[in-house]
Amino acid sequence: MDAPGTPTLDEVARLAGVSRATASRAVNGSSRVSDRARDAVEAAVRSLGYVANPAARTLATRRTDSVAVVVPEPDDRVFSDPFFGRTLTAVNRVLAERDLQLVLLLARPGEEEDRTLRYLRGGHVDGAIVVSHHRSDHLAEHLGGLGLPCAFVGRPIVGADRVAWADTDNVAGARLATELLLERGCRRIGHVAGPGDMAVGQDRLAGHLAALDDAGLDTEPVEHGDFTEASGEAACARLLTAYPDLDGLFVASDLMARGALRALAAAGRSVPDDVAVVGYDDLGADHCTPPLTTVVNPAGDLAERATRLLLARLDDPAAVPEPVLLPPTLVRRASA
Amino acid sequence: MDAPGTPTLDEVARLAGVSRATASRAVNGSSRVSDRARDAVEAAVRSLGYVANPAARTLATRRTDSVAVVVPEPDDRVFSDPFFGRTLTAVNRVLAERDLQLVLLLARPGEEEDRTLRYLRGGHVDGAIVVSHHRSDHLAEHLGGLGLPCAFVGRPIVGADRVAWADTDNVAGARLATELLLERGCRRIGHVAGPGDMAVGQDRLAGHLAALDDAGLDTEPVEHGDFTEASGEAACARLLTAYPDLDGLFVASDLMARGALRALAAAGRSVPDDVAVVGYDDLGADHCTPPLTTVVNPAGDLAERATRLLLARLDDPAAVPEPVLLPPTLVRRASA
DNA sequence: AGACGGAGTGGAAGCGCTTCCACACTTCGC
DNA sequence: GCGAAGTGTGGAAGCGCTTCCACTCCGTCT
Repeated sequence: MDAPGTPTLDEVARLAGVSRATASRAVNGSSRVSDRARDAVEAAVRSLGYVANPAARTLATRRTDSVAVVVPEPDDRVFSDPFFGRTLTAVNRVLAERDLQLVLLLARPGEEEDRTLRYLRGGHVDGAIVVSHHRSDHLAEHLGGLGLPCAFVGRPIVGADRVAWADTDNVAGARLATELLLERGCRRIGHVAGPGDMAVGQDRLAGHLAALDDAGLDTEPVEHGDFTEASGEAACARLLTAYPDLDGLFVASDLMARGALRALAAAGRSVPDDVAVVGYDDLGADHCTPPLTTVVNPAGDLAERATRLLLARLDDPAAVPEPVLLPPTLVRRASA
Repeated sequence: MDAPGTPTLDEVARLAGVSRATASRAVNGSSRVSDRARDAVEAAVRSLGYVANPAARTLATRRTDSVAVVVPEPDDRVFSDPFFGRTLTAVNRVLAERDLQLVLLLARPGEEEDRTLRYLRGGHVDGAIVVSHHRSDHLAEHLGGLGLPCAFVGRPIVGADRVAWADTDNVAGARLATELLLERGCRRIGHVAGPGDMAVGQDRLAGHLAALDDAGLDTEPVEHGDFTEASGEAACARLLTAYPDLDGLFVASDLMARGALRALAAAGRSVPDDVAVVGYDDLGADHCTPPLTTVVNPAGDLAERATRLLLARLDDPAAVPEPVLLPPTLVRRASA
């Protein structure tokens, strides 16, 4: 809703003594404008406090200059997750470079999903970034069919070959973690895995199993958690009961690892001497006791890369999306 | 950006055998349309998959059907704060009732602030909700001058008399907390206060002091923290040193209270027998040891109320904004 | 000197929608 | 039976912007 007396381009043009066409060109920094005209227009803009009407501009250009960030499952857990905040700030930062606006779409699956899809179809935004923090619903498929440029933060669990995405190589990262435990001489290595319906959960488990397989060790000791501290504690306790000779533990997230450390302490095992522990994410890992050796999961980087993928598609819609897969980094601290 | 073959209202009208005017009325649910025409239009809409072009609609109606949520200080801390997530989901829920879209504006003070103000001035949104989680910058003043309907979640520290806002009565809440300690028989009551430049910090301190004043007790024992756990621990430790006879403690947030509990444990004081403790927020208070008696700070409610205030202003821009001040609730647990 | 190309400009046609207004057609009260 | 009121409808005028196109000046090249 404009304020009552919002100045239009017409008034700017009149004040500057040029036509509306020239005023428009000057405002948009087109080259085909004389210095004299440009200066006059700029002065008029300043004196009138002119701001272009975005709706009119969008109608004429078919660009909205805004990008949606779609969060499929906006429960409280998503928001309290530090990943989310870092993702949002990173996306926002990159979009700001191009003066693009971030529109947040909280899409609770079900009734809300329709609304979201309608919004995306409706031409409100030029593109979408999907934070597929959890399982990616059917969003990847739907968006693909929509013809709307989009990019995923984190590899979508289905349709990954048809949309752009950025992720860290979770398989390689998990492999790194487990191989560190092997190097230390661990021979009975357990894994507290994430949910099986999330790409990160699957990949980290796969990397872990591959490393054990290569070493010819038993791949049995695996328990699943749901990325909460409590679930990590419980899963670790189950592992200790089933495999009392456990001497190494790879946990699929630092938060769960924190729970696992508590379970180990409760069981009287010392870390890393009795059981060496490696986490994942590098999220508060240095505040654990003992400080956690872990694999870095750079949320901000990922979000930035995904956003740049989207920008590239906006620049050239025909370009084939090339996924970004960042190599993992291991941070050694005291726990392994 | 529309997909290439996006159907327009013209095509719908043609297919339905009516004029564009009638089609528009039918689509917008106007009353002055015959059943026959309405059915025909609806059928055409369905068969064409018509979605109204929002830019054209905005241009014609001067409504954008979207509302900005302005977050003045989007550092990681804000996002990891559970308040933020609850606020956002509550706002989104209420907006969804009216089919309004949420546009998130992350406004790092400084360079970004201009951009934000320009955006708000530019007619991109019908109104704004400001999450004045921290000190409220100059936003209240600027927005007031802009003529853009807005509402604040949490009383703005300046300009509170000129904009709509919703908050809990932090003064009364703090009073409730301290009076509980008085009832228990505490006679040397300390306070770990929040930052002095935030309304919540000021108000909770004021309520506390008023209660002590009424009881004729010493109001001296006050230390400030910054709402982090560590600052609460340090502030409590300082209080214990300065006032070894402390027997009651009101802490301005549960997170700081958690730190205070740790300081008390370290000092060998038992809670609540040696020192009774009351927190504020009811945020993870039941997971402390001992479970924390605290004052509820209903973030979701607040956000909902603020959003409804904004909706009311959108309906009737002339209406005088009446602030909402929710009464506080005390939750008794084991710590006091 | 005349033809040519490029730079700068303005006129005007849209972009897709809403809504005012005028009109035709019913229905009602007297 | 006739004017008044009410109901649906279509024509057309915008909303404020961008951009194609045509046009006028220039300086430059044969």
